[in-house]
Amino acid sequence: MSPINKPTRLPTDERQADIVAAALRLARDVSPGQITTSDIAAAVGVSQGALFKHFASKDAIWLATIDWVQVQLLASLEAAATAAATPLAALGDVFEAHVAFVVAHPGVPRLIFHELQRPADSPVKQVVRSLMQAYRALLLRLLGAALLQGQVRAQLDQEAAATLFMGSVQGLVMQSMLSGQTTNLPAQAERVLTLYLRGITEAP
Amino acid sequence: MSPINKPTRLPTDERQADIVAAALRLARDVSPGQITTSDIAAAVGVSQGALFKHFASKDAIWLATIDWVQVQLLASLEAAATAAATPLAALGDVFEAHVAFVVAHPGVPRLIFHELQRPADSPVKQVVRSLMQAYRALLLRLLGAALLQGQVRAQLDQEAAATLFMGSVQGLVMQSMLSGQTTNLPAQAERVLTLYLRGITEAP
DNA sequence: TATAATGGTAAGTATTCAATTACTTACCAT
DNA sequence: ATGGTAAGTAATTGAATACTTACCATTATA
Repeated sequence: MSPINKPTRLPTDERQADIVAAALRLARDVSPGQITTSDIAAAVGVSQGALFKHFASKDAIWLATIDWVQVQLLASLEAAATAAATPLAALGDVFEAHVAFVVAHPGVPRLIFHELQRPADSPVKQVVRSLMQAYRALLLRLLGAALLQGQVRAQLDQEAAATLFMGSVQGLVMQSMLSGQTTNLPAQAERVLTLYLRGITEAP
Repeated sequence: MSPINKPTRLPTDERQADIVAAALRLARDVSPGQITTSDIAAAVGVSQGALFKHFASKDAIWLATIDWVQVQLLASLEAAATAAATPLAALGDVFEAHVAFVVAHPGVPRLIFHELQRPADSPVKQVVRSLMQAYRALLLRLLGAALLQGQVRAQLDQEAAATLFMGSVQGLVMQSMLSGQTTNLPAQAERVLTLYLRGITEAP
């Protein structure tokens, strides 16, 4: 009666994507540290041993997952930044894009918070670090452009502005992790963004 | 040659404090999830089994640890808040006190980031949540007072201002976790604080 | 169409680690 | 002195869990 044919067998690259998606999905509700290979396998719908046909180790799964996040998030942020009319508008759109990404992939904060705790030399943490650096570079680019166009104060501390920007999102995300839901995240985000922009723009 | 007599035997309350201190010390370098009871016991200087003379379970150790953090941090923030001359000065002092606390206890961010990931009903997470709520209440109190004294804009979105405040610290802490050192945290903090205050105060 | 490679399962193995157990030792009030 | 309690140790247990192995089925290709 089930017209859906069950394609139990998939080429490695597709299965890898499956596994990464399942891992990220699981991270919505549970800390990555608690997620076992059995959990991931069950979420994918294969046996536990099957995972190791596609990844050399559990760590390799998380590495691929954080890598996916990095690529997707940065692409999303870049898209938002370049589409905007002015640098200041771009900052706002990047903010929104980031929040939207978290809402669409609620496992991401858990994942990043978790991977942040690894030893400094861990490959996974390298990816997190490079993600943060690229993010910060993007912000500094926009802030610099805004400065040139006179959209922000001339004396603006751009480094601090970038830190505050990233912190604002972090604060919002942490609140949502405490409450356990992301429903009113976008609304909250807009209010915080308004306040942030007031801090960096020219006084009227 | 060592005149310090080693009191291998301690009353439970003192030993408990020892264990909590050791756990927090270990959390400076390693994620709490990776810290084993053997690690903690070794850091204290007792056998692994001895821990269970003083705590019913490993979780109870972390619960006591986060509880200690909550009490100490809130006391430190409250002290900073009440000592200041004006509400706005109080906000700045609270910011500084928080940063100073993190510098003094570098394991705290790791601990909180880790405990934040627990299931919602976990007792440990309850403590984290109550800590955050008390923190937020303190901020709203100061913001309200600042408003009454005309130190901030009358139209200020106080909820958003509180979120942004906590986010600012979070962002700073995350940066220091990525770099792995807290040396220039206070300097960075001051710059971010300046920017924050500009966002909430009356335009000149 | 035979065959090699690939993706799958089920049943292992080795290891780690929280918690327990059986026993010992220090402290302290009677 | 002495007996009870609190605090310690060393060894063990049992449950998880990452990874491996032996085997089977499907797919692709020569």
